[in-house]
Amino acid sequence: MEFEQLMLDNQLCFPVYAASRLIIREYQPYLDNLGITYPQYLVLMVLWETDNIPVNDISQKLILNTNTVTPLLKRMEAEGFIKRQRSESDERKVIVKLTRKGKLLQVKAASIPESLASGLVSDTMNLGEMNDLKDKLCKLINYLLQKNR
Amino acid sequence: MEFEQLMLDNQLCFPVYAASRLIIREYQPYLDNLGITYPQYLVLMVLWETDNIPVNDISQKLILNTNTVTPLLKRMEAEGFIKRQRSESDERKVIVKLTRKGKLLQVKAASIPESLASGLVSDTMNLGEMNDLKDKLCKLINYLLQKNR
DNA sequence: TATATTTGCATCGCGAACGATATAATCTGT
DNA sequence: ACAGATTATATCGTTCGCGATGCAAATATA
Repeated sequence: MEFEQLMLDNQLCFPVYAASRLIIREYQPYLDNLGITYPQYLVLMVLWETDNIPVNDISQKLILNTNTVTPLLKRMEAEGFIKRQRSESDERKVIVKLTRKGKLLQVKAASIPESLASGLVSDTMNLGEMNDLKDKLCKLINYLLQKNR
Repeated sequence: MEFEQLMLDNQLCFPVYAASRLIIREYQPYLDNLGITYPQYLVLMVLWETDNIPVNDISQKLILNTNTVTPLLKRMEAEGFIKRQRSESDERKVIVKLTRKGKLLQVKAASIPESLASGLVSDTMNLGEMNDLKDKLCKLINYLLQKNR
């Protein structure tokens, strides 16, 4: 191999990219059950924590552009999980709020992280290692966010 | 908070998902320079390591379905980076091979990992931590692959 | 108070990513 | 030898993800 640095296994990005898709695949059956996608699940988690927030707050928390979030929210509104309405104090803002259907989903979703975690934690990867992994990723994310501000 | 487990920060998946997108964003300017996307860069890395392989080998190495890889390869063929041709020994297979243009790109790409690494490694995340992060992700990936086989 | 700039959201187009499905070539068991 | 299963790839439709761009409301500045 002439260019060792150009090998999948020698790079950080590919494992992150592959792991992301594989973990989301693990979510799939649970989310199918609720009739939502993974990005939609993320939006709901944000709203379950803080309801009645503008589009921008959601895109900031999920580190997604508004041109990704807007269509996502429209689909969720069409499915009846959320409502979108212009802010009266600032007509530029669109406030997103949970419907009853969206709120009720929280109860159904409550068991997902538990189920997932027990599926991920194994003999090769215990809870401590998992937390260390999470912490390192968060450090990396914060560094990249700050760097490109 | 009623359902602590349903918080973005308490889960592993979101950091992996967000980190994946953020790191790929870091690649963006370098890849734009070469006229390729990140998944296309992955395909090229596979081919630079082993040329003349069937579609399935590529999708296996990248952990992507063929219905993702086939259109990806078609776009790369249209751009002149690769060629696709039916195998003679097994007419089901389509063999993918680099063109001269695709091979030449390797030289141009050689400096990317170096540039990226120096951009990612920082005071908050040194090389050792980065390698540990990579190893844990690879363990997780292998576990998930094996589990769902 | 006009004008310029910024902010917040949306639209468009393209390239992934993947489930469902199709089709042809190959292999398997009888 | 041949019907049925398997393998390899491709097509279709939907949902992201994002760069480029547009537009109206709010804010800053002259």
